[in-house]
Amino acid sequence: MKLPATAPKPLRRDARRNYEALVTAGKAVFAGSGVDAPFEDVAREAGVGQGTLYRHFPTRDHLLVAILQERVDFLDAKARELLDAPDAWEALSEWLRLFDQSATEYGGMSARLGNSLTVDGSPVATLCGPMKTSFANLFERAKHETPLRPDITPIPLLAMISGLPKEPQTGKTLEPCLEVVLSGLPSGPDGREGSTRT
Amino acid sequence: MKLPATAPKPLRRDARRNYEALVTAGKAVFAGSGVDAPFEDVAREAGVGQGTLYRHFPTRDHLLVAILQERVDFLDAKARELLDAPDAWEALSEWLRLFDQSATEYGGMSARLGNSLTVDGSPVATLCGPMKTSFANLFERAKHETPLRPDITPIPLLAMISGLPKEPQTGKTLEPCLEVVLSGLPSGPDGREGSTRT
DNA sequence: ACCTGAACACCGTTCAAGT
DNA sequence: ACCTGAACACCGTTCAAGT
Repeated sequence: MKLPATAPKPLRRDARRNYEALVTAGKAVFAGSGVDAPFEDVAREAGVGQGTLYRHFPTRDHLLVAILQERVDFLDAKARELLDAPDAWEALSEWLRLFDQSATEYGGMSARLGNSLTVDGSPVATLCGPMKTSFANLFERAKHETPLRPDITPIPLLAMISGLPKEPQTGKTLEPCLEVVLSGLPSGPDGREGSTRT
Repeated sequence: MKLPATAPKPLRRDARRNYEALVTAGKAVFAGSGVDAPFEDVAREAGVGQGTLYRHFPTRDHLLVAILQERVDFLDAKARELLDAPDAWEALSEWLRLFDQSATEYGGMSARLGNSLTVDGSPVATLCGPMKTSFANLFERAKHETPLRPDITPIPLLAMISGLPKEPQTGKTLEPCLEVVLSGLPSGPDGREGSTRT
């Protein structure tokens, strides 16, 4: 079930070499200049023509899928694994922390991932489909054990975490913000359940 | 202290007319197509040449300042006013709700505003300076009355709210997400203060 | 002084010619 | 089949010529 991160279709030897060079170059360029770096830079870094880049990855999103593949697969597996963890709430927050850390290697990736989670149809959205389902299960189990705010649902929660502010230097999420979200999830057993409207 | 939303410098009659047409056009275009709409559209909508647009607003950020001016002034005044409100926590959450609603008329404005809050030097950052100070006061007062998580600070909190996910249709923030943040702010008096690390 | 719109530059995307 | 790189298109920015 866990495929290596290579091209999906059988490819001529040189084409496969280019495909892999492009994914590697994409990781390098996006890590260095963020996910909005000039697409041409990726081709140059990989040492191929622009046409070759577009042949393999018709849109930026397609390249991002190849780059995120492994990590998303990992998160999906982890979510299913944590369904058996003794403490459902702990399992949920552990997974959310992993999720948060997953997109922070590339500047701007997190925000982009957040969008893809809420909109359907894009290649990244398709990639994340199984992971979203697995996470929803983990979320529901936690909700059953620890009462969570009734109005919050799994996907907006992930989008919310994706949009948390980052340290300019490291690109990592500001820890306290993530903590605020986590501690805001349970419906307050002490009566403080998020001030009323008006 | 409250100036009308006109050009900062004395201007020739036609120049002033153009300035105001550009701000109006900017609001219309950004409301319709989001704050990343082609800059040229703004000039066309205002019925002026591109050079005129760039003369008045050397960067997109400068135009956004003119557009946000009134609203930011309002938020600043409101923050100072709420310092006298009887319930400091209520005052804080009321202001945060207003803040959240302020950038949702223009697609993408909220995210952009969030960035400007954390980075210094940009025109929008300068615009927001006084408001940030006024809000910090409101925040500190609330913290004194209701113990808040000790690690969360005013500016990241604003950045966090700016980055909350939006309904694709209306552009408004998903209510439940804002509620999660608000209810996550107080440091849990019941011992649940956001799970520990590791 | 200020305005206009053509010119320039940059980058995303396509495609004719090559292997 | 796949690759290359020049060509095209789009849009942000500048600037020479006009009022």
